[in-house]
This record gives sequence, C-alpha cells and structure tokens, in this order.
Amino acid sequence: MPRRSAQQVRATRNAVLQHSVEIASVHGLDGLSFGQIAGDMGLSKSGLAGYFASKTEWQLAVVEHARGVFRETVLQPGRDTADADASPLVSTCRAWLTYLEEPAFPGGCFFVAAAAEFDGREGPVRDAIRGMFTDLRAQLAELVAEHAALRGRTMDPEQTAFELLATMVCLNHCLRLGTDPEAGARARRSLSGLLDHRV
Amino acid sequence: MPRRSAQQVRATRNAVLQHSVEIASVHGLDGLSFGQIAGDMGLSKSGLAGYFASKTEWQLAVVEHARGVFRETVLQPGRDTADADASPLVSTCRAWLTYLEEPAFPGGCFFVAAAAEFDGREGPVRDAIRGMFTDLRAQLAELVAEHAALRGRTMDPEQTAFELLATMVCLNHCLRLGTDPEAGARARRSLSGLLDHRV
DNA sequence: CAAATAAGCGTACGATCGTTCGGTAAGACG
DNA sequence: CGTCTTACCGAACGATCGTACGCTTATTTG
Repeated sequence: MPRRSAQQVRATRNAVLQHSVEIASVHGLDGLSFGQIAGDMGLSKSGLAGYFASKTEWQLAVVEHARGVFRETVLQPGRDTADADASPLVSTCRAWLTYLEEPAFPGGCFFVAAAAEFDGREGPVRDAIRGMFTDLRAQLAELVAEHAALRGRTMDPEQTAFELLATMVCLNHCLRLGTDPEAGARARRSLSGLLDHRV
Repeated sequence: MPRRSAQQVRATRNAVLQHSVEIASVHGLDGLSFGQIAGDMGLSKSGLAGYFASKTEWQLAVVEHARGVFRETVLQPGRDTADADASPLVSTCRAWLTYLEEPAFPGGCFFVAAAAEFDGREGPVRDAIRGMFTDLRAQLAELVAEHAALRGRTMDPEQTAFELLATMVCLNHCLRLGTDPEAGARARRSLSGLLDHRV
C-alpha cells in the first residue's frame, strides 16, 4: 500500500486544493500552474500533478473544493444561526456579507471570478461553475419563499433571488476594486429593503 | 517616413485592438498572446508586438479601446436618444441593456471580466480598470440626480447608482452563464422599480 | 523476511510564452 | 536619383507551460 496512509494523502490533497483555491481567486483557474503551486507547497511538480489526471481535472477539483468552502462558510452558518428574529434567509445574507467582507479567499469570491473567467468558453469547468450558480439560485429562491411565508409577505422568490445575487456580486466587485468605500453600507441598505428586515 | 501612412498604421492598430478586446472578453487580458492574435490577423508576432512597448502596455491600450467602445455604445446613445418621456438615465439604461443582451464583445461585458481578473492584483492594468468604474459610478450618480430632479423625486444618487450597477453586473453574469433565461425580464423589473419608470 | 504496492521525485519532451535583434523593403525628402 | 526613415518580418533567446516516464523508497501484506 502507499508509503503514506490514505488519510495523509487526503490531507495533503486537501491542503493542495485549499492553496489552489486561494491562488485561483487571485490569478484565475487558468493562472494555476503545477510548477508554481508545487513550489509554494514544497512538492515537486510531478508529485503534485500526480494528484490529478490533468489540469482540467485539477480545476474541477478546485471548483468542487471551493463549493465546499462556500457551503460551510455561508450556507451552513446561515442555516445554523437562524433564530426567531432572523429567518434563515436573513442569517444566510449576514454570513454571505461576512464571507465577502472578510474574504475566505484572498482574491475575493472565487466563484464570481471563475464565472467571469469561464462564462464565454465551453467545457466541463464552465459546466461546474454554472452548476454551482444554478444550485445557488434554487436554494436562494427556496429561502426567499420561506422568508416570505415567515413574514406573511408575498414575494416573487425568483425575482428577489436575482436581486439578492445582484447585490452580493456587486458588493464583491466594489470591495475588490475598491471603488466605493461605502459599498458595505449600500449593500446592507439594499438587502434591508429587499428583505424588509435589518441585515 | 513610414512605408505605410500614419493613418493606415492607426487603422491597423485599431483593428488589432478591436480583435484584442474580443479575444480578451473571452479569454481574459492575460489570455492575450502576441502569437495568437498575430496569427488571427495575418501579421507576424514581432510585427504585432512592435505596436506596443510591452504586453502590459498592450493590455492598457486594450482597456482604453474598450472604454471607447463602451462610451459610444452605451453612454453616448444614452445621451442622444433621451427625450421628453425617457430621461438620459432611462435611455442610458436601455442602451446598456442592449449592450449586454446583444453583446458588443463576444465574451460579454469586457469590463466585468477584466475587473474580476485583475481586482486582486496590483499594477497599472488594475488601476486603469478601476478608473473606468470610478468614472462610471460618478457619471451614473450624476444621471440619477438629474433623473430625480426631472421626476420630482428624492433619491440617493450613490445608492441608486450602486443598485443600477448591481443589476447590470448580475444581468451580465446570468446572461453569460445562462443560468436564468428570465434574467432580462428580471433586470428590467428591477430597473423599473429603481427608476420609477418603464425600462 | 521477502514481495508487492504506490507516493513522490527527477528528468525530459514539445509547445508556447514575451522579448530582442538584425535584415528587408517601401515610401518620403534632399 | 540617392539617402533616410521606419513598418514589418524571420529567427532566436530563455523561461515556463502541461504531460509522460522511470526510479527511489517507505509501507503494507502474504
């Protein structure tokens, strides 16, 4: 069997993916290179490449890893910290704001960057990113519907989900580019209006 | 003097920049390569590189060229087609929607892509992109203030500018990724609400 | 203990990258 | 007409890219 246990291998692979996501959030998924990342992590180029069947497979693994990070940084805390005052949607938005303002990835939201990078191309990487946003939209719409029911309001879940996503994407844009020091406050004002609740 | 007139040279350079913007909107500013573009345009690699002092200078020229395209595709028509019914802001938003839905660039809005690509880095290219959005925000806020005055409403120009930008950025995102066939309608609904006017 | 397994390394491959340099030839000007 | 300017090309450079192939070596298994 392996010279290192399967658990150690998985841990190393996870560390590689974590560092890959961080670099990719700054330099893009195409900006990843085996040599660079291997050097950063004290591995050989071929050693690192051995973890993945190809660069595309590596990129797909990075996307999947980032999805996990988003889940446990935004969606899961959103569910967990909901209470009588804050609906799951409200607390999800709060976790989301934190995720953008104290970035989980040094280059800002990995998915916004990856979407912009691959939205004009074809292939499995684009499909994976697209899948992430399709799921996100569905979950958001569900949370909105739940929120509306809790507050006894009528809302168009899809429309509100679109506007929530718009606010978050634009907040990420402004924060990363630094064009608007008040972006956080503006996003919160938008969200409060959308949700009829202080965020 | 030159073997080709200065005007011809400028025309060639312009054609190079036009094609560069189109490629960059799909593959990113870093995805540009002298060899690739030169091949596409029937020039030699070194011949094309001769137009620019370095790759960075090339990227800066591409950003500047794209700014011109945005000006004459969105801002200028927005000003020109305003009438008694549609304020300059409303007609600008209409031109903007057209720019996103019948893309001037094959990869969607060049600036959204470029911002996502460079927002985590430093250097002159990032500064140029940042400058574009700083200007855009200022012009948007001005248009909003004008619009509010025309309609006799009170609006926070900066806040509304943020929400307009959010809508447009998210529309571009959804259109390019194809995650929401109704994105155009949703964006129009958002805009109509923001501007208190059918868009 | 010996054999089998596979993680990781070193090396090499062809391709492409940005950049440099000298040569060629076409137009402008004396 | 001769000279000068310069747009453009061809070739080459060092570097880096993704990928492939053996080899070493530690661990597990029979």
